[in-house]
Amino acid sequence: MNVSDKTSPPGSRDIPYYSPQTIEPKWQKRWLESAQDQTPPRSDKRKFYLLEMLPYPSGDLHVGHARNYALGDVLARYKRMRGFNVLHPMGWDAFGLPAEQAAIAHGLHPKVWTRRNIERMRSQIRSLGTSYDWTREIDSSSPEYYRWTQWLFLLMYRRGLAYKAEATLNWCPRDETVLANEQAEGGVCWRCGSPVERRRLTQWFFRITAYADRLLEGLERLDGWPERVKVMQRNWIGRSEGVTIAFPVEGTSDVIRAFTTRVDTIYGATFLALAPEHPLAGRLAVGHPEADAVAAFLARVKDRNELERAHAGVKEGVFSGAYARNPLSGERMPIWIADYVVAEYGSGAVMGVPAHDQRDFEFARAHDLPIRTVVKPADAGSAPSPSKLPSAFVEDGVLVHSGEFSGLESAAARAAMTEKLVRVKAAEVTVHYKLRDWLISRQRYWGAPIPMVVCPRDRYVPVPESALPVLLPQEAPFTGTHGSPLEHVPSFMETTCPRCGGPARREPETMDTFMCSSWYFLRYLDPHNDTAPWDPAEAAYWAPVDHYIGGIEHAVLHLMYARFFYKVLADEGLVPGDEPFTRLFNQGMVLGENHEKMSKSRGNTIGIDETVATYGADALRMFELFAGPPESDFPWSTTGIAGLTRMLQRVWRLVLAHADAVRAAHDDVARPPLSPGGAQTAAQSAREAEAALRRSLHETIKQIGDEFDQRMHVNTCVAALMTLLNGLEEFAAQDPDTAARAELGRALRTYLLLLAPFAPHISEELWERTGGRGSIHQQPWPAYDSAALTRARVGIVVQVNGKWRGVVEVPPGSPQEEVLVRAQALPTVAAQLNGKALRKVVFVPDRLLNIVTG
RNA sequence: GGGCAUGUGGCGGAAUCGGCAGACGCGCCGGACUUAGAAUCCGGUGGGGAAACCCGUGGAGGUUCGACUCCUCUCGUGCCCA
Repeated sequence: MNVSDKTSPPGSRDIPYYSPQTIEPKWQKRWLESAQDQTPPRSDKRKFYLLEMLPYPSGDLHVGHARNYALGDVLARYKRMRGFNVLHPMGWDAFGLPAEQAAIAHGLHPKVWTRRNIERMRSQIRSLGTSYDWTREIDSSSPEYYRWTQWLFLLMYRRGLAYKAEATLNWCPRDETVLANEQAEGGVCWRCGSPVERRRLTQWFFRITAYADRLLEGLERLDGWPERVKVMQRNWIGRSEGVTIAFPVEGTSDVIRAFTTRVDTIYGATFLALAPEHPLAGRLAVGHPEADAVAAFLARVKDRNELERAHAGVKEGVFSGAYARNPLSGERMPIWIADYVVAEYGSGAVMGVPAHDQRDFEFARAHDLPIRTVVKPADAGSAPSPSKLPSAFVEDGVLVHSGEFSGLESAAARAAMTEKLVRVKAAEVTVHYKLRDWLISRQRYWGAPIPMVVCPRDRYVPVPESALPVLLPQEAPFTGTHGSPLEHVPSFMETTCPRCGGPARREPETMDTFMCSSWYFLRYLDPHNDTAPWDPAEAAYWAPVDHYIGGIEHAVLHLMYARFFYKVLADEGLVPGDEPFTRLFNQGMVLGENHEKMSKSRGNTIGIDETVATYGADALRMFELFAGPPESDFPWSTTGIAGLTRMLQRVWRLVLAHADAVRAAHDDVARPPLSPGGAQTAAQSAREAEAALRRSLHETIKQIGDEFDQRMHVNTCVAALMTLLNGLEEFAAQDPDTAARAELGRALRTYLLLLAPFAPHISEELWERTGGRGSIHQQPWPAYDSAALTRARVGIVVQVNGKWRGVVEVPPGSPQEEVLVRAQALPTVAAQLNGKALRKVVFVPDRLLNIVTG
């Protein structure tokens, strides 16, 4: 066949041009009308609950978001074809600050801004050809939804897990609200990056710390989660076992309690350090000459935020003038006030052991406090001289200079010292967590109101469930200042006490939007239920989420809150099991073409609309799935996506050029479609090319299925589809006879099925054009025939001394002797052997033969 | 400082169990078609060498008949924790 024949194959003049712009909207409309993406009712069939993290309706989507949805959709479509009942819903995390900021900046009501963004994003997500069940769409800012968020607050309250208390909190000056600890990690606001300030306020908390051990223990069973997410959660929960030691303050009845995990170093404690916020910090110095210096120091560090403290070059501090007594050694220890001690962690006091704690070491060096080594490395002859220490020795070792405990190993010493301290009532064993209770109130308008009433007589009274939802008033002053906007809306604030009926005021604060997203995956199970958040029978079938896709940024935040909620709900008997997400998949980012992060502020975003308009949604999906493994980042490539449009054009032309053959295959489908004679036929077929085609087809079926079921490296699936396409084109170009044309038709038909989850529009269009019955997306996934995978001959790699020297083609299962004879006959091998004695032959059947010479 | 990732052609990546390194795509080079271009199609494309061959998966060692893959050390990058 000559070249001009290839560029215009038989009938090519009649082949319409591949136009994604035409076929994609057409199918999106039809799929929506046919309701084929709607969730099947509960049944005996296996279920698959697939979810992508609830998106915030921020406006325009870029190709980075599209990757997330493409990844979810390809899996949803595959699982449907595999016969699962698939639940694949979508909704909106619609409460939140940006809506309110837009209101402040543009005078647009948050509801209007949010609704507009949702409309826009929904249409963009649909333009990708995603198969969501839109009948289950949720909007967390709708009263129908937040009614149940409030209901869950009341559930927490009823179970003693919601309480109001005064604490020193993180305050973001830019967002004008308090933040939970997780949301102010490293001393900066998670949303806007501003350094947070410390404020003493009375606010609502969830007692997540009561679940700390269960949150920790549950991680052990989450085999389907990435290890690093589990590590991050473990670190965040920060469980440590140790002792809280009581240090009596000399000449007073005061006692300072300090937590330590290293009680074995107590003989090396040369000072005690208090956080500036410690209740005794200001009082100890009273009456001492140091009083003025202490007062000045406290005034100076008062407004320092955590970030400034953490990055301070010198650890500042001041001597209080007071002394405490070491309960074990009896030694006198000066009490310092130091800004490296954090009030919120532990008890706001530490025993300073400079030789064995790096921060204590730096503090001691800066303030000329004594450094005393009490632990030496197990293999060292003597303890290193303190003056020569370059840094603290923080490892375990053998105790020295520790009275009766000298000579003990650290671990044994901890046990012995703890035992003694507890016996003399100078300490107690404590488990300490870094995790704090979850601060859930926010001083903002656009959120779900906290369903509590403040009654002058009855204090805090929950709003009865029957009175839910507590509606967010339409209007409030969106100034972004002066505290909670709701406080200035009298019609909202003024109410009556549900308990005593007297006049009362509502809580003016709204709930952290992380609450909305802590349970939304359960609302999808029963989104229109107006008597309960969901029917537990629905949960019994659909929960937990089988496959959860989202970015790594919620490793601690959302994923820990949702786990906490789920455990509470499990205790309440509303959900099965006690972990909400069986498998977690963190997809990577799409970077800009120059490997930089894609963001609006950098102006390097690639929009979905333009990309779909130019290349088509199918090409966009396939490119994003092809460009790299789903968990890795990859840079956007304009020429790269063009390559995928090109590939789909080739599919289009090839299938339509052989439409008759495909049509015949559709009609033929009732019969076993492939390899009628099984292994014998495939292996012995004189028609090598057909056997080879069939083999590569079935290898591809197997490979794609294996990837979906195991590793999810769908990038290699797309590559396999390309390779198979190359083979199909080559086969088709060989001027096929009748039998070969039938084989080609069947292969192309199967090819469309394999392509369907990846490129749903073009595969559906070609399915229809070739007379396929029904929607391609409702066809069963092709099964591979292991007989078709067998080869008539296998190529065995021949090595000499481990180096590649050639390949011999032999029937599968050929014994070593035969292969060796054939191998030695290869000129390249013979040249290497050249009379040398064979020392050893390594033979891996059907794979490799390695001849080792002496 | 500790922990976990990660490092492969010009680029994105593949090699899933220790067995032909670079599949597949992009880019590039050459060719066909074209007045020309775009599009499309065909061929080539890790480096060195005329070839036989040699070298090659951040670097240095090691284990092994055989190492991108396992081990030790080391360098770079990213994330987490201090």
